[in-house]
Amino acid sequence: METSSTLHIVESLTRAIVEHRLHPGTKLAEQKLADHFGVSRTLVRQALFQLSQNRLIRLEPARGAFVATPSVQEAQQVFAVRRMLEVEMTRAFVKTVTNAKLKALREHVAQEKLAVNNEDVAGRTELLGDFHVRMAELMGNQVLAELLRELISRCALITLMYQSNQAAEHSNDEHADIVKALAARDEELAVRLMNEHLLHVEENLTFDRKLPTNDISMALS
Amino acid sequence: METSSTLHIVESLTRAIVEHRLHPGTKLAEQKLADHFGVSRTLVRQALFQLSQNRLIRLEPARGAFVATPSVQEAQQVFAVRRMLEVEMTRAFVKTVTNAKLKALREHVAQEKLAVNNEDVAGRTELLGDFHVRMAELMGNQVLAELLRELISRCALITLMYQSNQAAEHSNDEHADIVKALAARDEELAVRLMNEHLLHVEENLTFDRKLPTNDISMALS
DNA sequence: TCGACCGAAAGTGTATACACTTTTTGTTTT
DNA sequence: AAAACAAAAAGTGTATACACTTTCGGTCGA
Repeated sequence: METSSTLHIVESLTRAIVEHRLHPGTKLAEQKLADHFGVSRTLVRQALFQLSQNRLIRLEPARGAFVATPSVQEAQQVFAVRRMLEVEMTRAFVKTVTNAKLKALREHVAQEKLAVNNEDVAGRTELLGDFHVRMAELMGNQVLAELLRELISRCALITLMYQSNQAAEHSNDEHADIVKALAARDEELAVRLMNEHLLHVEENLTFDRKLPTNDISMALS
Repeated sequence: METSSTLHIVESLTRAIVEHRLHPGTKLAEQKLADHFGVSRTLVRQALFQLSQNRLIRLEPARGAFVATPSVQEAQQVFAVRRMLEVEMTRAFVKTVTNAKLKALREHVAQEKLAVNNEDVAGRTELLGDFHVRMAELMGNQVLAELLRELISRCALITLMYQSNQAAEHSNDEHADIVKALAARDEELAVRLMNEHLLHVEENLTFDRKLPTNDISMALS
């Protein structure tokens, strides 16, 4: 099961949604997607179902699939969960920190900086999110990493792409500060910085409602 | 999409797996399930896909679906995540506690006690898990509640059903103690109790490997 | 002019058909 | 008797067919 075709569709649509080439509310008709990807509706439906589990689209019975339009409340709840997880993750990270782990994080932050400076919006969105996933992976907790990835992609739908250049730079700086606190083995500082960082990102939520795009092929090409 | 048929199949299989009527490793052949539920393979495949997202089954390409056999390591990672989430959840709960919320929790604990005393194994498993979901719901964070439900059902596959009568009673007592600490608005005590409670549950993990069941109809009836 | 109704078009939901892969089983060979 | 092979059986992966629902456009009636 789960051949590479559906995976390709899922990834392609995920990128399009997260990067806001497909706006919230846009109808995703099965046959149109099937034509675009050159497969049958069967595989499209599998992909749509998977995306609905990731909360990136909403499936309405007998009406079809629509790009999700998360409510402000939901976004805040997602961020509340992230703070719970990541504050404790940071605490645990300090306790098991090694030079190799710090090196990996520093390299990641450097990559972020590059993307931010180049105003590579899609790239920086992904990298800024991946910082948090990377921390979980370095702790060796794959379950946590997957969970965070899911939550972050859910956030991205609302926030990260609307992030201004300035806000992105700010996030990058905060990541660097967190790494410094981790390097100093200063648990309380690291925890505080992580918590504040997530609050800052949340503050920058923009709830502009763009109009749905009706030309799917255009958005995906 | 997502008619009630697939939902029924998912729930039926979930119960069978969590209650260990279907043992880890058991092959779930699509046509056999389709015959049993009186539907086509299409709906069975949808259900199996959903179950694989919940980590209750494993899908192997061209080989089919098997009841999941989570590793010890994965179980420990799931519990680590639960501790992160629930410690912080407890902290936040104390800060927004009301008499109505306490009443709801006390009533839940009373229900647990009933199931434990009656040695209603399936019922107590569900109720003992739901205590944690209930807390999240009472805090008004639906995202957190859903996430916890998912993590707990993943744990149930490994641990809760193997729980001895004694361990179940112990869990129930600990829930009662946590509620008392919440009622006293004693944040540190509540947090400590929750953390210890989850560690106790984790300690009781039993990793017996039962033999796969080959008669699906028997297990589901 | 506006709203209700009707029919066609488009779209979703489920079943089935068929190609291809894996598994099983029976036979042959050493 | 055990290993290797071959053909058949069983099972999965994808496409397609068809029934049913929703949507849309136009017409009729008030």
